[in-house]
Amino acid sequence: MAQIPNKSAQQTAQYAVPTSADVARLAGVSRATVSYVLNNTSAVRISEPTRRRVHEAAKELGYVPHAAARSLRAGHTRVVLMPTPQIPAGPLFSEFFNELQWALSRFDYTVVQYGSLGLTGEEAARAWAELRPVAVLAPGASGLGARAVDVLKRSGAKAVFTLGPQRTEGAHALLMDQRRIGNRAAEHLLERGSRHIGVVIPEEQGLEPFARPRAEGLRQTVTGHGRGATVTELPLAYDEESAARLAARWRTLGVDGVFTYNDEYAMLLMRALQDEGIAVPGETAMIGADDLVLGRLLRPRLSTVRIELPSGQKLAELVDRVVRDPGMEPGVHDVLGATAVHRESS
Amino acid sequence: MAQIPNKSAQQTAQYAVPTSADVARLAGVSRATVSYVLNNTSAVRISEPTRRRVHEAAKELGYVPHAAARSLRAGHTRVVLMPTPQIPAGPLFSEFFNELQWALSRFDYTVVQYGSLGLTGEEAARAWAELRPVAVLAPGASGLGARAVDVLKRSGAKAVFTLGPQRTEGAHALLMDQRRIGNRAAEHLLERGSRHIGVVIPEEQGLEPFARPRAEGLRQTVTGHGRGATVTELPLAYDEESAARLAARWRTLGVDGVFTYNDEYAMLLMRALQDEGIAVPGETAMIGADDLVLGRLLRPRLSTVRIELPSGQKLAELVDRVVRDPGMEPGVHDVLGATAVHRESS
DNA sequence: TTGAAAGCGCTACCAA
DNA sequence: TTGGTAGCGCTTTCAA
Repeated sequence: MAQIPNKSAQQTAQYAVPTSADVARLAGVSRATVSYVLNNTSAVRISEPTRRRVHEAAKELGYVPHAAARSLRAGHTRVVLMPTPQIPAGPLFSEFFNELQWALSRFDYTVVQYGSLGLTGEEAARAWAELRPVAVLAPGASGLGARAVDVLKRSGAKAVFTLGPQRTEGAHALLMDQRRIGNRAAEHLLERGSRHIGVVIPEEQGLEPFARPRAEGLRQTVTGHGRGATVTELPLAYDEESAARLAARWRTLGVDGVFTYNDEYAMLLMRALQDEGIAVPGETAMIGADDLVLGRLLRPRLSTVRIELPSGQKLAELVDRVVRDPGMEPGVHDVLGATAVHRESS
Repeated sequence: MAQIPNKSAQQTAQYAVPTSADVARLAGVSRATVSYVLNNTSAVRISEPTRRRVHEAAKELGYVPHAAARSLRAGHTRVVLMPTPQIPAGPLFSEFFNELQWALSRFDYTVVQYGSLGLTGEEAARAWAELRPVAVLAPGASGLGARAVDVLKRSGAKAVFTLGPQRTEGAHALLMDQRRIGNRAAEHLLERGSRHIGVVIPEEQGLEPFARPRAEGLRQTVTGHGRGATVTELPLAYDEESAARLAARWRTLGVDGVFTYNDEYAMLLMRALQDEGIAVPGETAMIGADDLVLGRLLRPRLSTVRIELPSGQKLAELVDRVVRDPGMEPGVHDVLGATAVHRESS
């Protein structure tokens, strides 16, 4: 069953994709009319019988318009490109993404998540630019530089946003300053009397872009506090053995308060400390981050830093505004809120 | 600063997107030559100086080819479309997705996740078909029917896969039979002596496509077992109050074993039972699913059903094979493995 | 070794 | 109310 690409020669019925010309032929009208009918063009009035014939023909053939052809003709797309972050995002982040995606689709944008695996900077930007997105929302870890932003703009992108820890020349920034989480954690521990503060550094590679700034924020605050407060970095892999090893040498560390990067690492460490007979918060106060349900289920209940991300609706509005007025000065929008929540572990 | 769309009139330098014609002009060659050079067309030999001039011109203009134009001309794309599941997928699933995405990109496919929010069945299929993907991997919950599959195929999709609980006429199926998880859980509980088995049904809407089949599988096995074994459905929302309410009436339920849908619900329920003074596994045996790290951190350590998904590599190979030979009979590939892991809670 | 030109599917302008 | 047709950006055949 050879496939004959030459369409005029022989319709290999099964796989010949119908075009608007086919619809026109079947309906006995011109391609223009087909376009008018199927797009409900208001500038042109088409008689009811004609409309019906066109619709029937389209349905019979299983006609679906060709997005590429359409956008080629239109000279622009409604695609908002969200390169998938390489980082395994937690539930908080995924929810934020979903909401944003939903909100954007309310504005009639087509949200496309594009896995540009391995590429970074300008190379990635070029790959994205091939799709001619009207807007790009790039996760912080994509390593977009000013030149990469330029590539995107020159390819017609009206709005380029970075969402992450720092801003990039020429792009709007949804600044998510993870250091703030460390700040809140440190303040909380200091207020409650800790002076020698440990900070868990996950050994999992992918988490570094989150972990480093959280730790850095903690250090900032502790250092700024003076009075001889200290910081100790505690590398920890997300498994029991690693946690047990850390717990075994815990008392030699002289740490009286610990920020565990997030609630899951907190649970891991709390269990290990308890198995070692170390009292939380008696000997060591503990605070996590993300305010997951599991924190409330621990005993003692886990203190945490709650993170607030902006509503997808607001962000979608912002994106839309920039798309409509690309001349806007790139703005910096500080969107990550963090609050310490006291429970029983600190 | 008005924008002048008329390109020939005046290059509004900042936003006029360069085309291959612009590159040709700047390099002093024809568009054909540009195409040859930039695509490294082996059938044609271009002199080194010309190549250089073309590359320089392209770089200077920041030229990026237009994917839509290219695929329009080519008559096909290398896009593999993965509609984003509405369901908040757990870490297991996201990892599986990422791996698959990566593997596909090794085959030179462009993986696009497309948020077709709210659409289902034929409607969704039409939206997807507009992108003319060469393959579609649709999550089970998209509600693809035979007609929707047909829409995709008629739009040129060479391979249509469903990944989910059931197969669809005309599509290849990556069958992920969640019932199997319930089967294993039930077998495990029965073997260890439970006769009155509870099954947690998460009240969270989005989880239903996973939760129902898991519960159903459990019921199958328990019913098949005979000997007066019973099943009790236990609706539970993912919060402490709901769990406390369930725990409060626990003893009236007469349940001596429970399958908690997954490890997170297990943790929630275990805590609530313990707060109520109900011994696990003494009074009630418990088994979760997903084999998350947190299960090992609970006391008693949580028994669980470990889920195995196939490697992204294998799946990518399969997709590629079908794309290259679209005539293949749609196959059913049973890809979800489940094994009970005994720890201390059962 | 290079260029001219056709044509992928679509929409919108202009004419009938 | 409808049709003819140019042209979006690209690749590829054919000719020079």
